[in-house]
Amino acid sequence: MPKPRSAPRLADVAARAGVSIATASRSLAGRDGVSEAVAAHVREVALGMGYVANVHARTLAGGATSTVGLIVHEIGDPYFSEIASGVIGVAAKRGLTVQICHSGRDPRNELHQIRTLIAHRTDAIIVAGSGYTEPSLQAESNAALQAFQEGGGRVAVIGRHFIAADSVRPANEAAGHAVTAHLLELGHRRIGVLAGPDVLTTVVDRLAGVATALAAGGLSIADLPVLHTDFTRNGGHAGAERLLAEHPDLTALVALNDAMAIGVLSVLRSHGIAVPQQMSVAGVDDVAVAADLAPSLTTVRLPMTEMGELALTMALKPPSARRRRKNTGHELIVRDSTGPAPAVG
Amino acid sequence: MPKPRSAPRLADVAARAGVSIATASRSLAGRDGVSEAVAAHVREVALGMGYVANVHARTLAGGATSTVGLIVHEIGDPYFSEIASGVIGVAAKRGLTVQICHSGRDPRNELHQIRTLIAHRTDAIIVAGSGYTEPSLQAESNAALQAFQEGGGRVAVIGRHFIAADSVRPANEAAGHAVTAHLLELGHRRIGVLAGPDVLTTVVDRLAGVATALAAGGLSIADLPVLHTDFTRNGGHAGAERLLAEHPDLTALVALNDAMAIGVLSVLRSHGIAVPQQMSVAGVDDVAVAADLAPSLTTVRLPMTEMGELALTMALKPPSARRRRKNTGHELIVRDSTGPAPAVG
DNA sequence: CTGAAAGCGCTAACAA
DNA sequence: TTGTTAGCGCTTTCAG
Repeated sequence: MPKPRSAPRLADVAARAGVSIATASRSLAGRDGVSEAVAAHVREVALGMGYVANVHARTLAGGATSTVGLIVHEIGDPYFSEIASGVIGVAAKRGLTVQICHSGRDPRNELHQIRTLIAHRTDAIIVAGSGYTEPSLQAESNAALQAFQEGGGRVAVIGRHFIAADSVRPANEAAGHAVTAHLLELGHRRIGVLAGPDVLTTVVDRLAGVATALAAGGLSIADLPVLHTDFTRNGGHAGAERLLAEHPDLTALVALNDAMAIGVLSVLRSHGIAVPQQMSVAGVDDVAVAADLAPSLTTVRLPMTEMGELALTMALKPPSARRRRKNTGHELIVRDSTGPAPAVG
Repeated sequence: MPKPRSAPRLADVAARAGVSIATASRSLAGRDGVSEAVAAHVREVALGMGYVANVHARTLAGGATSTVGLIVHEIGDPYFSEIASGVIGVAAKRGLTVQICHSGRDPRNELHQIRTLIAHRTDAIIVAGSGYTEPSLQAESNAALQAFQEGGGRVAVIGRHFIAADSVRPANEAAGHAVTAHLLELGHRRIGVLAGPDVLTTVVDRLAGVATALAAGGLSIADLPVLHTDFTRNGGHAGAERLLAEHPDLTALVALNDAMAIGVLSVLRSHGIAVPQQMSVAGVDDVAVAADLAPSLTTVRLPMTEMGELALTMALKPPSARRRRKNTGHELIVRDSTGPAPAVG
C-alpha cells in the first residue's frame, strides 16, 4: 500500500482562496504587499484546510529556516537535560525547533552527529559538554564546524576550548577553586579528589582551580590523592571506595561534578561514615536534586539552564567578526554535606 | 555581507567525478544500476569534497526522510529525559535525528508543537506524558495527529489514552496498587496521598490503583486524605506540609511520582521526622536518583528508557490495521524509606 | 549502465 | 496590489 499523500499544499490554499500562489505565500508569511482583506481571507482558508507549510520546501527555496541542533553527552544526565531545557525554551520563543543528538563523549560519534546536523542544514549547531585536552581528538569536528560556519551556519559551544566559535564558558576553574577554598576554610587538610577522565578539559580546568586553592592554602595537589574515574555517579562511587580504602586519613572528598558526589555519598552511607561529622563531601554543578539529597550537597552552582539559553541566543545573533565569549558566574552553595574538619585523632 | 554559499552540492560532486547528477545520486544512495567502479569513484570524490546531502532537498524530492519528533512535558524532568534518552538511542541506531519540543503540559501549546512537527514532515511523532481526563482538552491535538497519520505519518504515544495511535502504556494503575499494597502490608492504615492534578490521566490511573489496593485491604480511599497539587517536587513539598499540619496521625505518605516524593522527603527532614521510623514514604517511577536519596526511596520502577525505545520502535514499524498497544511492566522496589507502621500511640 | 529532464512545495525576483 | 516564473538540491522516471 503506497504512502497516501494528502497534506494540502500552498497551491491548494491559493486555488481555494482564488488567488495566486505568490499572494498566498505573502499572506501566510505576513509579508506586506497584499491587501489586508485578501491576506485575512487567505489565512482563514488556510486555517480551514489545516494547511501547514512544508518546512523542507520552504528551506530549500531559501526561506527562513527553523531548526537548531544541540549535541549533548547524554540527555538523561541532569547537567545536560538542564542545558537542553534552556535551549528548547528560547528556541520555542523564536519559533525554532531543536534537534538533539547524543555524542556519548565519543569524538568519532560526535563528528558523526555534527555531520548529520550539517546535512539537516540547521540554522545553528550548539555543542555542549567538555572537549578533549588532546586537540587531535576533535580536529575533525572542529574542521566540520568551521566549514559549516563558512557556509553561513552558526555555531556556539558550551564548555569547550579549541573550537573557533562563539562560546559559553562555565566557570570551571573558579568552581574548583571555590569548593576547595571552602573545605580549606573548614580546616580540612587531608582532602581526596574524585575527578573524571583527565582527557576532558572540564576536568582539567576544575582540577586547576582545586590546585590553586590548595596552593593558596599552602598545600600542593601533588600531596593529595586524585583519582580519575568516570565522570558519572558510578565513577564517583567506585572512586570513593578506593580512596576510602587506600587513604583512611581523609576528612573531605571533593567530587568534580555532582553526579560523582552522589556516588560518593552513597558509598559513605553504606560504610556508615557520618557526613559531615566524619567526612565532608562537596560537588560541582548544583543539579536540581543536590538540594534534596541527605545530607543536602554543598556544591558550586553553575547556571546550566541559563547556559543553554545564552548559547542559543548568541548563536542566533548575526555573526560577529571576532568570536564572542560569555563567561558564566558561579556560586558556592554551602549545604549540609560539609562541616568542620574533625579534630585530629 | 551576504550569507556565503559554500556547501558542495550533488551537482558539484557529479561534475568533479565526471558523471551525471543521476549517476552520482545513485552511487551515493547505494542503489544499483551503476557499475561498482563508477560508484566507488563517486563516493570517493564526495568524501573528498566533504559532501553531505541536503536533507531538505532529499525529503522534498521524495527521498527517505530522517527525523522524528518527540513531545515531552519538560526535558529537565528526569522522567522525560530518561524517555528521551531511549528515543534518541534507537533513533541514532537507525540514522534518525530527534526533534524535541516542550508541551509544558499545556494543551494549547502541545497542539502548537504538534503542528510544528507536522510542518517539519517528520517521519513520526511521539507524544510522551499524561493526557487529560477531559477529552475536549486534547480534541484538536488528536485531530491533528489523526490527519498526520492519514497523510502517511506515524504516531506513537506514551502514557496517553484517547489518542488513536500506537501506544506504550506504563503500568500506572498497577504501580499505584503496588506501593499501596506494600504500605498496607507494613501495617499502615493512616496513609496520606500526594497526587498531581486530577485532570491528568496518569494521576487518575495511579490513584485508581491506590484505591483498589486500599479496598482489598478493607479501607476506602474516601477515608484518606488525598491532596492534588503540582505533579512536581515543589507540589510534593507543599502538599506534604499541608498534610502534616492537617493530619498529624498519618504514618505513611505515598506520592504519585518520585519528583513529589523527593519534595515530601525534604519536608520530613526539615521537620525532623524520621523516615521510616515515624513516617514511611513511597513514590512511583524510580528515577535514577531514587536509589541515592537518603533514605533511599521505595518506589515502583517504570522502565522509562525502555518506554522511549519501544515507542519509537513501534512508530517505525509499518502501520498496522489496528493500533498496537504495549503495556510496560512494573516492579516494586523496596528501599529504606518505608518500614513497619509505628505502634499506635 | 548512464544521462536528460521532470518535478517535490515553496520563496523571491520580476512583470503587469 | 497581484501574478508569473525561475530556481533551491535532490530523486526518479524515461530515454539512450
